Amino acid sequence: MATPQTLDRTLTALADPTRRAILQRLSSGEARVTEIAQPFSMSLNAVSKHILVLERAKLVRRRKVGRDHFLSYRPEPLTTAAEWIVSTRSFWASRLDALEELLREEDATKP
Amino acid sequence: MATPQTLDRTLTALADPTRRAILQRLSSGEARVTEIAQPFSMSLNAVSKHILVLERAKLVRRRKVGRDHFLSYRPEPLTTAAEWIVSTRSFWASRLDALEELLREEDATKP
DNA sequence: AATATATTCAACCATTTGGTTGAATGTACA
DNA sequence: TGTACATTCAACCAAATGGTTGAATATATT
Repeated sequence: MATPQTLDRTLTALADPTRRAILQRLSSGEARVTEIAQPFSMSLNAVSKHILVLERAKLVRRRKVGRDHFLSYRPEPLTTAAEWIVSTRSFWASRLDALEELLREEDATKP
Repeated sequence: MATPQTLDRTLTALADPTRRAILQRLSSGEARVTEIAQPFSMSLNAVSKHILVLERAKLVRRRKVGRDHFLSYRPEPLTTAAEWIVSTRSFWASRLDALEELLREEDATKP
């Protein structure tokens, strides 16, 4: 439904390099909190907080197995964000072709 | 080139409802600062600051004519943002079709 | 039972953010 | 020239953000 709140949460979550890195890590598969935190030069707690932000934005889902929390990437909200971009493009028409082409290219190289 | 900094500025700029509203306003054509500020229930100064954020993100361009500053929408950075989304999708493949279709629909209804 | 591991909760702190008001700057106009 | 208008600059403020450390909770292992 793309409520402004949803869009807010999505874009706010994406507007941080640490959180984008976490998403990129998760885009290649599930991981536990500690595993996600490992490459970062900040405390585990800090990463835990970032994960909460991503979870609130529904970009990440948590599956608890015993003491381990497995996080996975949920890309659905990105579609909402894309919808906003499209709805705002207007005289952006010329750029649209480029985006469509880009999407198609990616589709070809990553089957 | 999609430096992380560029992406940061773009997404940070988009992560505020006032700024998204300003962009939407501008997507239907140029406007002066006062015109842009008029519908908002905040001070002109506050809106002026938001415009600066959008300008820093290169989502808005300023053309000065006498005492008037005309702002226009520059959608290029959105392409960078879209690139990031695409590069992170990975097992998002199924959603991609939906996005492509969406783009095509929009293209049909808004010639 | 005792200990180690995985994670969050809570309190705290510095910086950023989004807003305010009042003054300054530059341009248009009578 | 004087005055109105368009905009930014500067100082300030409250709340949010992104980080820290230390304690709490829950599960696993010995």
